[in-house]
Amino acid sequence: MNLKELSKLLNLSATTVSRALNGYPEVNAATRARVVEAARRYGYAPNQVAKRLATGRALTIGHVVPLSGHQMINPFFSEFIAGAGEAYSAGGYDMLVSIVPEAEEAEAYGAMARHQKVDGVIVHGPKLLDPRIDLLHELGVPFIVHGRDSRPERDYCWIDMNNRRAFLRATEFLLDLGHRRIALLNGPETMQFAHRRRRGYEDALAARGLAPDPALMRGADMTESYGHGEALRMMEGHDPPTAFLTASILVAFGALRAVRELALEPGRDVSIVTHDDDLSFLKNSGAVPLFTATRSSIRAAGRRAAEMLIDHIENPRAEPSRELWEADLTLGRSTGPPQHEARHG
Amino acid sequence: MNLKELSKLLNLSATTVSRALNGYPEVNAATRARVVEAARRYGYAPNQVAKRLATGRALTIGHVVPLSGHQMINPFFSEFIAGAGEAYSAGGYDMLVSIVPEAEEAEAYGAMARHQKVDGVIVHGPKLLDPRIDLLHELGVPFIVHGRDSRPERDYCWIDMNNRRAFLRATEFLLDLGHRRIALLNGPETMQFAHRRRRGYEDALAARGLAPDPALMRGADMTESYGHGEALRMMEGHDPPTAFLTASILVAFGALRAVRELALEPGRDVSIVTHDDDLSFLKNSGAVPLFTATRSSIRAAGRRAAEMLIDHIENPRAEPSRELWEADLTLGRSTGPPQHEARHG
DNA sequence: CCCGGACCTCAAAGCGCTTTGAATACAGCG
DNA sequence: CGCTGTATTCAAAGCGCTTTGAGGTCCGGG
Repeated sequence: MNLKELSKLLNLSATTVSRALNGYPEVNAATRARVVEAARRYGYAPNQVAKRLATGRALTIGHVVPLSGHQMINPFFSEFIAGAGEAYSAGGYDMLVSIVPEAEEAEAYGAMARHQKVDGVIVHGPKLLDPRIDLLHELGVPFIVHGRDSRPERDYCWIDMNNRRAFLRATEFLLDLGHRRIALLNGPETMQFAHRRRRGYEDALAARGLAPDPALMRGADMTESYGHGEALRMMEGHDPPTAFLTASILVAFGALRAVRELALEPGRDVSIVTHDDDLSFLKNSGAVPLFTATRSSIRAAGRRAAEMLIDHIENPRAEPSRELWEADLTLGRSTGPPQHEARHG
Repeated sequence: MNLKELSKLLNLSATTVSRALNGYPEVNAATRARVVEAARRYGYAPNQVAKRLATGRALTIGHVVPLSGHQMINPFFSEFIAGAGEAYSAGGYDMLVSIVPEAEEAEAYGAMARHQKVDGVIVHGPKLLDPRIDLLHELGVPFIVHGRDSRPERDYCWIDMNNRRAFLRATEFLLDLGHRRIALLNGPETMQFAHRRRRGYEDALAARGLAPDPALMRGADMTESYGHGEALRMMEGHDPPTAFLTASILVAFGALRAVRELALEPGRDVSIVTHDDDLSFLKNSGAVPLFTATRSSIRAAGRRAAEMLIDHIENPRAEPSRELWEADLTLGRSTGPPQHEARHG
């Protein structure tokens, strides 16, 4: 059933039927009711492809998901799009996802834009100097960045968490408890967010006159086994840390496992603070949460990012909007004063 | 730059340019070279929407992702689509993702099909008697089910793991070690896969004349905290289990945490066997893996499912194909004979 | 009784591509 | 030299929708 057939059936022109269905004011209320009813009865639904061609709008937003070198798919991605999906449904948009090897990422954005498959794209995980931002400017596709790159204020939309501040506060929290040997299990430091987190960590140390110890700093894909392996290695090493600051709850779980394997008590023998993206399948749970954590919901960020992008698409001449979210610090059961302090104090 | 402009520039008809670009044989080699070169130089890329309208093919495959009641997004989904994404790229298809509340899932498939946005869809997570299968048959959309429903052999494509067999073998493995109190931390038992797993578990017990103990059986969303909470509860209860069989590595990590918190040694005091979907961000890692596990890669299944679906779309009259994969059982460090057996033996 | 305006409805053009059916040019053949 | 066949190109129709610009009907006011 297409528009022509339906209008023939109703003895109306395609124009009127189209208008009736799309809520234009210039159609008689009685006519509209007839049309709507007939559409329902015959199960008519407009062909979206034709609609898109006619209106020039794709009503689709693109996401490019890179597979990292080790073929790992970012586990935060599904959480982000869960949030974005809600905003898309509300705004009548579809979500197009392209999964590509990391090296072809930029090209994938280009293809989406050139082929006019999408009205806008979301840029995930910006690097330190991210070429995609220039590329998209050049292509003239509306976009929003989840995160931002390191260049001075740029003329594009972004939404980001205050990564530096979150890690500054987390580090200060541990310092205030008396910790001095604080290990950082960071994300991949080619990523802007990890870079900022490290700055926060280093700034907090510097403010107390402490120099960061390279032996206690790592950056890598945020997996459980990374957290476990590095924590174990550091604790078994010379002059072990008394506390860990980790970049994701996955890493924190790994570190926690290492602590337990050494028959140590988290929060007493070793402290762990983590950033928590509030993943739906890996909650920082408990009446008192398991981990002391800085928390910011990736899903909420996804929802907001989608809203901002839709807004930007529909009002292209407005100023690009930006949002910087603060993480909150919640106390859990994984932190306490360091052992030697407790003994001596 | 569109087709008309490009052809004007070249002093050719749109027909010829289109054919040259699409590799039709009836165009002069020299002409084709000219066209291709010009397209490259002027950055011409055909408008996909127009192409789709003209050819009637969407070159797109749809995925509907339900948000469960507790708003949890299935963490396996991103892994599945990572695999599927590879096959789509290879076959020139796009992936359309629709994220909807569980209750609207069926309708979301309907909308995709009716609006002709997709050439086919993938059905995730079939329930015991899944209405989507009838619905899609009715709508006439090609589809493949990841899993299958419980009705007798049906005329549709599916790819599934032998869930019953995997859990049968895992249970037998624990029985062979001497365990008699084996807890099952299953997935949600409204799902077909969880139902089959439970059957495998019960069949293995029955074969040894053991009756399943309802106190040792649970089914729920497969999260870490579920594994932790249930394991803790059961071990602190009366007549605790000596072994756990869990439905996902997430649940296994939770159970492991509970074991450790009780200052017990996994593999000695308590055994854990899990099914492992081989998630890229939660590896069952180590020279000897952490967990004894039945393993089957969800990502590989995603890749294969996409291939099968594309095949089915391009050869609609062929028999619907089906594949049943066996999981392999790998030994890890989480299993051993039960304590009392070790003492007495 | 005529006219302007309000209200509805319509035919046709256009979105950018593919594809059909026809036209043109040229070579080879008898 | 006329005819057939092959190689190449083209104009036009069509995919299913939206939107423009125009037409038709009916009412009340002058």
